[in-house]
Amino acid sequence: MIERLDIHSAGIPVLCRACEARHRGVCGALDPDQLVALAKTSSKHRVTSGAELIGDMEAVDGFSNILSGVVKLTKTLSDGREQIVGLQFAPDFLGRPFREESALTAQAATDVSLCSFPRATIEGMLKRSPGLEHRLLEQTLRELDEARDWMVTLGRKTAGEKVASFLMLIATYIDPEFDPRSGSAVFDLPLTRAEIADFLGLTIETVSRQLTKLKADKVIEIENNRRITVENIERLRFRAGL
Amino acid sequence: MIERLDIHSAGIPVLCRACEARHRGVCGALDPDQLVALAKTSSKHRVTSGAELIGDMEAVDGFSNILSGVVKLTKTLSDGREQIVGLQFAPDFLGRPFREESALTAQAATDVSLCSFPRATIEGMLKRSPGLEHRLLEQTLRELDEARDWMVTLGRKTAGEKVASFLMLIATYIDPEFDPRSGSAVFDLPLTRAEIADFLGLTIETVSRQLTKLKADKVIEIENNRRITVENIERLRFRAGL
DNA sequence: CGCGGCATTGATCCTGATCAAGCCCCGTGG
DNA sequence: CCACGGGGCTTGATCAGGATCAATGCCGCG
Repeated sequence: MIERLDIHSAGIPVLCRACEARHRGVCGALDPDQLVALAKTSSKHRVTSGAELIGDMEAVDGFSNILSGVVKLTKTLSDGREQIVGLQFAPDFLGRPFREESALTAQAATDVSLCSFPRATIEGMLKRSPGLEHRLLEQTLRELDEARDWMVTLGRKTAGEKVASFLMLIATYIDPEFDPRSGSAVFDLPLTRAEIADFLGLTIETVSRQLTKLKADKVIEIENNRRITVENIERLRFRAGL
Repeated sequence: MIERLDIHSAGIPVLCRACEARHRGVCGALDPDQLVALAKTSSKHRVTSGAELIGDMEAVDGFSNILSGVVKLTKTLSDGREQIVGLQFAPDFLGRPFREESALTAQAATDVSLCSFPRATIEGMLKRSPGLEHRLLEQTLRELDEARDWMVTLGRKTAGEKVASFLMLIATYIDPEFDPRSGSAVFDLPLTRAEIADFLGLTIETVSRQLTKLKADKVIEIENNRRITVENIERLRFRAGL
């Protein structure tokens, strides 16, 4: 394949060619010139599970696109109680323009690869490129919807429904070939039991019990504590409280 | 006062002159010409407590600025369990561009006055005026922060902390002369006990018991079931789990 | 006066938290 | 090869915070 003849790649930085963020993510709002400018100051890198991306220790300053992996956003009460307030998957945009992050920590839940840019680059582009801001608004609206859905789960669902809801959520984001009508899904949990508990407002023991109950009821299978198989997604959805 | 000489009002529609949304709300992003265009198709009106603004019954199509009053956003599970996922106060913007509202209902919690525009007007202006979209992004980011704060409350706080957190929230939004350092606040609850329960993921009885406990502990006073006086805000903040 | 909508209060129940072993899987070092 | 240890997970026993069920109180209003 001769790159210079490929109209779709014309003028697009090598760094960005295969990047999902260019299609579904915020970079989709940029024209080739802007991509080139952005690519000059951007860098790909990987971090391992547990690394802190935003928070007290600013491991990664500025902003990033998530290229792969799962990032968890947590809030901590002064006495140590924790709540995960969001999960981000590729190609989500990570970082908050126009505002110092509130008391929020972003941590890699799995190994994660990122494409990062300095704060100034993005903020400059936001000013000049309304399309970029529009994408950001769309992502923010989506996150707001997700946060509100989760508020219902936290406030009004039982432990069993919470765990089932969590599995539904992961299935839709993670299963490589998830097809809602296929009726089944297989995926690896990106979180430990303790993290799931922090996401659901439960304890580790309750999460464990509910998972074994789902297994006992043949709604899911569990391999190696991590790999989940859902035979019939509809049964799981039902257990999630619809 | 001779209006035409007032430079700040020059060319500004009468409808908008005194409107708070023009300062702190989304309309602040518009220049006088745009305000005029918007005012042509906008209309002020009031609705009474309980009216449904967005949802199955679209009482108000399009978008609105809240001029006064409190609007609650609720989600309902298929079996009837309800969760309030947000409260909106003047001069918040109400309505969701670029997307059919998810399964979300907006209802007047108190009597509310609104300034409404048809959907097409706003969407057109959003396309042409990046400043407007920027304001919208800012409000959305703020709502996202609030939603995430509330997730911590729902997932990790005790009933007592939840009720105290709710009072803190209302105090900061409602008390006409709330000053964080004054140390005290007086306000009317905009929600019934049942609504507070739906906001906090509790039952009506638990809300009632926690309120009487706060009263017994001299953290608050209650008049007429509605009017709350907080002598010492710091003590309340402490009860909210910091 | 009596009714209906909210709110408080009390008694009891039950879901999920807490406390406490013990297991499984793996990596490490003897 | 096995012993050891530790992290993550499961399982069991008990406890307790809120839910649920039920009665009663408080007002405003027709």
